[in-house]
Amino acid sequence: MYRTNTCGELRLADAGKTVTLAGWVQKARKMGGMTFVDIRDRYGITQVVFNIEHDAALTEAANHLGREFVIRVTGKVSERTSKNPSMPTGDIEIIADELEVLNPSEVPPFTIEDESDGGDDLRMRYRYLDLRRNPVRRNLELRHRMTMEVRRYLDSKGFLEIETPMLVGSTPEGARDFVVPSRMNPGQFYALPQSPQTLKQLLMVSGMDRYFQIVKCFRDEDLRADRQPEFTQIDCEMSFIEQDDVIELFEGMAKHLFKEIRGVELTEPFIRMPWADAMKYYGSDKPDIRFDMKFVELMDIMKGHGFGVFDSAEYIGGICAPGAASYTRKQLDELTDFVKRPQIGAKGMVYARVEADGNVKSSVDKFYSQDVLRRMAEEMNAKPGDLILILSGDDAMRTRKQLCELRLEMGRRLGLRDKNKFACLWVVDFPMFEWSDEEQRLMAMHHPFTHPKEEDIPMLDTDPAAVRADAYDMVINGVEVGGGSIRIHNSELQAKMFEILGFTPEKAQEQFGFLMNAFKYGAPPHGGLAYGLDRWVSLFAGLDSIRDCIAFPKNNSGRDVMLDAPAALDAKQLDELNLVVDIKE
RNA sequence: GGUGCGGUAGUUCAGUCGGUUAGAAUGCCGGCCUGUCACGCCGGAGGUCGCGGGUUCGAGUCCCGUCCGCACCGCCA
Repeated sequence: MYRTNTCGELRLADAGKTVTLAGWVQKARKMGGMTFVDIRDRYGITQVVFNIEHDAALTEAANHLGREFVIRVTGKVSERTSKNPSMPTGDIEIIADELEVLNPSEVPPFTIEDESDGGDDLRMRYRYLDLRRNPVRRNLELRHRMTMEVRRYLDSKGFLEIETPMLVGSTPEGARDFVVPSRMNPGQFYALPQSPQTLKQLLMVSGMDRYFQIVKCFRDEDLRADRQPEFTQIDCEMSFIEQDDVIELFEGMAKHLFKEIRGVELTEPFIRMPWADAMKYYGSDKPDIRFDMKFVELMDIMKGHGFGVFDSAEYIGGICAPGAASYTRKQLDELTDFVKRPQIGAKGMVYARVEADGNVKSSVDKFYSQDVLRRMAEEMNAKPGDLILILSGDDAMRTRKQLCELRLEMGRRLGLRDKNKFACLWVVDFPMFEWSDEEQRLMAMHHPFTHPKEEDIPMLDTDPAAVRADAYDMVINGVEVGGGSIRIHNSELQAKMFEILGFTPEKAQEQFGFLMNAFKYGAPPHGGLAYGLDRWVSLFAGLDSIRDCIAFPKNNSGRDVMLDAPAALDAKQLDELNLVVDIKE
């Protein structure tokens, strides 16, 4: 037997046993006549003690161990004279009788400890060392437990896990595709799937009824802390269902995960917020509702009193920050600077404090009577001690987005965005289309296979921009953790959608003919959803970036700094693929 | 494509108004140490200040360019 135990499992009850452990040297502490060596594996750390009186040669050998050497130690488990209550194995130690260096190690470029001294770049370059650290390893363990629970839940609901191909055809709609040249088909390319969307719909046509897959998806777009070019979705599709069925089943899955993984019992149904309300009250399609601070529109009260900025505004809206009336001038200036940052783009900010006597003291007192200000405060449901922050602008949607950023910043400053608190909701009734300035046409907001709301279908001809979709997103703490829709299962309606999206019938046939043809052979009504696994794991782990729950992530520029990929191909390979590289200046 | 911040010892960082030999902590190496567990004590080695150019008597410090990293905007059906 290579080892009898792991480095995390021995306890006082094991005292007296002779054991063999194998692992990495965490640290050696030389005391002169004796040397303590902490040996580490995935399961924990166990202290090994070498004593010159017990075995002088062995102790000498132990004195030459370096960090991260791989060793095997045999010895007797014994109770420690001075215990270490901070470690699970802290009651015992191994009195070494044998020591074998299985592999020496160079000095690692950063310390393999919970609080490493390594920076992000270095840790990514030596990711295999970074993964030895507890915090990162724990994230991967959490990820494993979550995928196991997902499989358990979906299996219990009758879902089949079916794999779909990674080499598929490119689709122009949506994100940019990663493409793969085909050697056997010169000049032709596969694309890596942005999602298995159309394939899972075909599985519904096939009668698979309930499908899921924990699957890599690929999008060639710029990265963010919460966005990687390859990421994992829990992709699901069901037949013979309505929107409520899908929402109920996957809300159940969310609750299952909360219970099994976080030990949180969510009993109430999740709020279902129409997209229009989310935009009106939070300025976002993924509102963080851990705290209230809803927008209140103030056009009627604040417009037309001689304050030029407001008088010319198309939107005036405020939020009420509870208990923040004590904010100093400096803090208010910081907030003003915050909203004026180029990424946010507000011109300025108006504030008003509600004082103890109910008087309202604002930055625009000279334009407004106390009466108007009090009415404003009342409209906002502001209490003495509260701070009101108001933004205005000539583009209502843009101003709401600015106010959204301000709201989130205030929530952060007031400590209302607790990582251990979870607020879940569904955002429903998304618009079917949104206008693209770049393309000068309507684009599908979700995707072109989304079913319009039944009652809005007549408007497809008259006012397509007003048509709502049977589409839904799950949002937790302001993070979009998943989304889906009821799909079109009728080839005529699907053809109409392509028409509205500006596809010629020929183009639609060329790109999506396979799907519309399939729909001619008895497609069941169907719909589904995809959860973003990386986001779920980082939410549960309290991470700021999804990178730390991915074993080998890409950096900000989409590079794998450990593998040094992507990289150029050599001439022979290019030739075989019939490719010529022509880099533009 | 754009904006902001950063790049100095193996590592994490400090470095004042442009001025003497570029520092600290940690890690590393050597020595001492028999109950440590952030061991302790003594000593030592370790620098292309990302790279290129410019201003200046003089640049880690100022300017321009460039590369790299991070965050964000655009983008992400």
